[in-house]
Amino acid sequence: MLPATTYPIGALARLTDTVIETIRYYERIGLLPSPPRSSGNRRIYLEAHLQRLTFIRRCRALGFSLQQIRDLATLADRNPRACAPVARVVAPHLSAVRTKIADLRALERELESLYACCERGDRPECGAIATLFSARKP
Amino acid sequence: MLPATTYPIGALARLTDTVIETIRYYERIGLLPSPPRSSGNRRIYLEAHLQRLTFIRRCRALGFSLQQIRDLATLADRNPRACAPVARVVAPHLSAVRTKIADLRALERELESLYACCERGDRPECGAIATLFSARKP
DNA sequence: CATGCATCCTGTAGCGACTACAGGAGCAAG
DNA sequence: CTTGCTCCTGTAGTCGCTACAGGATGCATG
Repeated sequence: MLPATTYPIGALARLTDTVIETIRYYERIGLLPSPPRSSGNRRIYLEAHLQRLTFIRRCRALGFSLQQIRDLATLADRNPRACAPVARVVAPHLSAVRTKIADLRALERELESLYACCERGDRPECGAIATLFSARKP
Repeated sequence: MLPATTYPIGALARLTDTVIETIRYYERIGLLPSPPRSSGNRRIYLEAHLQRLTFIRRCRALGFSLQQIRDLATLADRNPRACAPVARVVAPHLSAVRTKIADLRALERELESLYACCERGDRPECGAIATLFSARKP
């Protein structure tokens, strides 16, 4: 038997582009399994931990919440890896992202007009400030 | 002299579409000035408070942070209300919003392909899960 | 005038997802 | 043996609220 590849926490951090504190945080909340420890009480990560953390960070980069990642990880751990349950996590997230894009675009337009009103020269009163003070009930 | 219009906190909350706790929170952090109190220790808001809170909520709806709002409020309180300093707060925020839109669009595309890979039928292994496990260093 | 209920008060703790210390222990190289 | 890096635990801070608990006040009705 070859000895398995292991990583101290710093190496894992570099490999996954994560700060050490975040790795410990994931362990504390039970998202990343607790690794074995060395005689000096240091964490010894195995290949499986690297894979799991990669998965977590990839999902985070896609904007999934830690709870969604927990769900996805449970699905990923189960055999057979059916697609339908995965889709049930991904689909709502995708539509949430689309909603957020639409919201931000509306925001962008409002900020543009706010900004434009500032650029239109040196009036005594800033129009942007006036705009911000005007109430608008939806 | 006419007596000035006053509002208890609940009325202010309704008028500005804010929950009471949030109003007290804004006061606690010094964003909304502490109003005078009644004999029974209740907050008595004046027109100026209504205006300030409207301003705050409007800015929040535009995605400004409380610190940015603090800055904007300081500018708004100063005379003359010059446009340039306002623009100096608005412009970076606008570009931050644009960046976020671009990020989310990239995200949307990734999620679409993730989702598509789930819809392509019932393979034994979920392609989406496999995708999520694959590392990608930028 | 008493009752009941709505509104208000303070203070504290919780949320999500980290991040930033303090204060110490382990370990490898020179 | 000392220097300097990595690692350890534990706690508290971030942002912008939100949700209580446990009480006081105010107003309308009977």
